Amino acid sequence: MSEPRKLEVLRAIVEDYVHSREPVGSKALVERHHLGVSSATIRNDMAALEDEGLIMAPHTSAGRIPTDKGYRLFVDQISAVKPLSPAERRAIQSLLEGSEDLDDVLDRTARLLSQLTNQVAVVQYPHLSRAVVRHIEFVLLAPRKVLIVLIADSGKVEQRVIDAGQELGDDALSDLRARFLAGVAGTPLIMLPQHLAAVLAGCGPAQRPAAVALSRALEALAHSSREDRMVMAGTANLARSNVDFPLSIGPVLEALEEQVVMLRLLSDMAQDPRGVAVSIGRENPYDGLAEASVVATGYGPNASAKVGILGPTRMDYPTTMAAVRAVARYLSRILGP
Amino acid sequence: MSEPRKLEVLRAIVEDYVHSREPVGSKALVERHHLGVSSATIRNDMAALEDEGLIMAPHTSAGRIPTDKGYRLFVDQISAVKPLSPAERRAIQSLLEGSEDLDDVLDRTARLLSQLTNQVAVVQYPHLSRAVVRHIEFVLLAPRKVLIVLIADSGKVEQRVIDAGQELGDDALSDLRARFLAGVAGTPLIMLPQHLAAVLAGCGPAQRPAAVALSRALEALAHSSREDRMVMAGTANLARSNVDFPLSIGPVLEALEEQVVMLRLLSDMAQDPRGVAVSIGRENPYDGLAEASVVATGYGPNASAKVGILGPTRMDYPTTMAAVRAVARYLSRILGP
DNA sequence: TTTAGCACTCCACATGCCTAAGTGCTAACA
DNA sequence: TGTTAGCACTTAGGCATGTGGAGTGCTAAA
Repeated sequence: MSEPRKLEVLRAIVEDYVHSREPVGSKALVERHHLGVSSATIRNDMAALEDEGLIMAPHTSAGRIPTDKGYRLFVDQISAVKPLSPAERRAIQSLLEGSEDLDDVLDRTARLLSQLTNQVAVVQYPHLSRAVVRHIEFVLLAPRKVLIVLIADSGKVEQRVIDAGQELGDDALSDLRARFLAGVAGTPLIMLPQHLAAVLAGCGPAQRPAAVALSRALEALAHSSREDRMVMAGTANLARSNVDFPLSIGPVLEALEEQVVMLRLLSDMAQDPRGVAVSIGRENPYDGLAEASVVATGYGPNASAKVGILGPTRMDYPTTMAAVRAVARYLSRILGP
Repeated sequence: MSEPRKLEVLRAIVEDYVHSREPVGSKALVERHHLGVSSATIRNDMAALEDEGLIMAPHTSAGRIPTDKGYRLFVDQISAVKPLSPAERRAIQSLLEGSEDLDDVLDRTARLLSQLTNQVAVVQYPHLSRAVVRHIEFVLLAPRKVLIVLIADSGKVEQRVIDAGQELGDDALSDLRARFLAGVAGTPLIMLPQHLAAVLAGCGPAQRPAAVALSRALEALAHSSREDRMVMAGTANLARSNVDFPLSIGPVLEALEEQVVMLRLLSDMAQDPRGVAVSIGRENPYDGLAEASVVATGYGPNASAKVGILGPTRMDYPTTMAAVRAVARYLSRILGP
């Protein structure tokens, strides 16, 4: 029994199953692929693959389907990333070109990726770490309520309303604004805490509570804020493939809505050497995604923010991986300097 | 055959069907509700109701289910809006109190409403019309690319990146900023166009192209921008009730993702005198929602922006309407002055 | 106008049967 | 030792058939 042929058989099973949605038997296999041996031989190979836990039979006399482990092996060793079709390249280019602000770019990206892959697309908001503070603005909404706006040169705008901790007049707030602005304009967001401390030190005790509150809020804005949000598109694709999620797509939708879960999942995925990370079925830490796979990769500076798709374990990995990778590249280019 | 009893029968059918998910027959009806007459009498009433198109039988020997028209009559004339339970009131109050910026408020609102009703919740971004310009900011991203930020005193922040139409230095942009700021600060957003025209008139020809571009962008920001976005939560509730959407929830998800469709739908819904609008089944202009109902109402100034839920036609209208109305009220209060 | 009774209809479910697909095993073969 | 052919065996799934129950419409009587 030859090892290379066994892998070839696994590959054929994965490809056929992805294509037909039905367990694939030994006879069909030798017909569709010219493997040069008889079905009996294939049966032996299949038995071996089953012993290794790479494929399984839903019931006694059905064909075989790949297990999570089988998909993993397929993704890691057998499959070659398919190049995108020219039409797809064009679609990527044209759809992302006309966009305006960041929200718009991410929104379009998600839609595009979901169309390209026929799966659910998710795009995390990019990280700010390298950006520089361009401007800050305080707006008095009520005697104690202040709207804080932080503008970074990356084109990113963050805002929050806070309780100032003390009554403030317009004048006092203007003064604070001037101080803060002078102290932090041009500062990289990572360095913000230090500069804020300096500003704080220079404040008189009368404004102390407000200054502290503002400082904290700014720090929070710069640090986390929007990085823990994401954009989503193509959930309807889940329903279309209700054959793929026999139980129910409910748990999957729940996972998608719990952005915390998804973001955690995305950042925990180890980066694959080929640039695209894949998490298959029960490899996912979340139970609701036991029959789903996630294909994701980083984009932007440090590839720190993630873009990816979620679909049934039975998906066309090579094509999907190619699409995710290509979209991430375009996205990096557009958001880049 | 008494007219009041017929309505009573319709009400009983709607309530039982909503509760049990199964066609309701004459015998079960007289058992569950003490109507004081026999099942045969009820059968006569039912036949009449069916003639009027208010109920229908899925097949010859099944019970009856309400038609869209039946639900409509139920909602308009029979049902009384149920008061919320104290626990629900508390949930609304506590969940919305801790929130910070607008995005956060809307996000929480959607989640809350979806939990309260077990349906999909949608919340449109509020309109700006009454708000006043608090501040504007121009940030030079590249020689011709300018990030524009518009801050309104409602706590709303809008942003966009535009092509300035000419090369600009930092100084030139600062100058423009000062001019614009002086010209429009404190202006209600509705009045913005007039004030912008005045600013434009005062600009020298050298900055003309950029000034025009900026003016246009500001106007656009103030006018439409985010009002055509919405927040959504609870899509997983669709899957849970997959019994309710026998065909597939695909079309429904599609409609939800096409925000344009949903927003159009929401704004087209006539305001009910009781303060909550309901659109039932095929009354919806969108085919994918033929088996869905939308319950929505306005909030904020003029009740111009909408908040509502989407669910199967077979839903508990009284309770749902109460929840939507209550949430809208709280929302108005929080966003109000 | 309401009621009781009855024949009728149709769905849902269970049963049994049959076929197609596919397997595992054994024995022969190169 | 690896490959092949053949065969008995297993199972899902389609199909026809039968049955019980729920619910209706109609008629005639109260």
